[in-house]
Amino acid sequence: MALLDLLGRRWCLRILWELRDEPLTSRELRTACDEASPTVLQARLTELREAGFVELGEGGGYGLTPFGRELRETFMPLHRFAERWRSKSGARV
Amino acid sequence: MALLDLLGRRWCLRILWELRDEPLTSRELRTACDEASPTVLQARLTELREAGFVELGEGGGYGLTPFGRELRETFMPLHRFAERWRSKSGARV
DNA sequence: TCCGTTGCTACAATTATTGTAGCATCACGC
DNA sequence: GCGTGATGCTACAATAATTGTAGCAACGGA
Repeated sequence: MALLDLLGRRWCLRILWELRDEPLTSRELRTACDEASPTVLQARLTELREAGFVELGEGGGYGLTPFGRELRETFMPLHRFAERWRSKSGARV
Repeated sequence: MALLDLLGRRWCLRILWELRDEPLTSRELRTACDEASPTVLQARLTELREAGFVELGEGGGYGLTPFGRELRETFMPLHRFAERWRSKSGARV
């Protein structure tokens, strides 16, 4: 599962998640990601672009490729699970 | 999505993935995870146990909790996606 | 031209991860 | 009881990743 290796990098899942609805500029993405340092974000974005999940639109701003949208679909159940996890397991933070 | 923060730590997804079928001992898990250092694995296992996804069975060996199995179910589509990703996008490594 | 934005990078400080070695504990065979 | 091999887990230094801050060049209005 090389995919797990890519996704298991810091901010990687989060980036895909934040781009779920609409493209974001690098600055917006940074804001959405708790002000994570641009160094990592840029690194992750490059990796995600090379993987074909994210692209930089002509008008600027990062968005999901069709392939990235497929991946996002895979994650939606995770979202619903996260909700239950938070309430059920008295999750901290 | 605090869940993404937890899952987005190195080896975290991989660990959950490797435990998908049956419980593994810490040594087996290490082997399954490309000989990752026991330091990280132990750290991740502790986090995953605190989160309620993984537990240490009485007879030894780490396994998924019922809650962890739910999470695993969420991941199965990811597996199928990974297959297509590898072939489609000429993914490296 | 000046201002604000874009994507992106440099660099030092801090964390996390790696790799190797080893601990205490328990079960088994002898 | 005594070794043997397994278990979960930890120490520690070396290395790699991440953070935080500052700033770059390029483009688009006003």
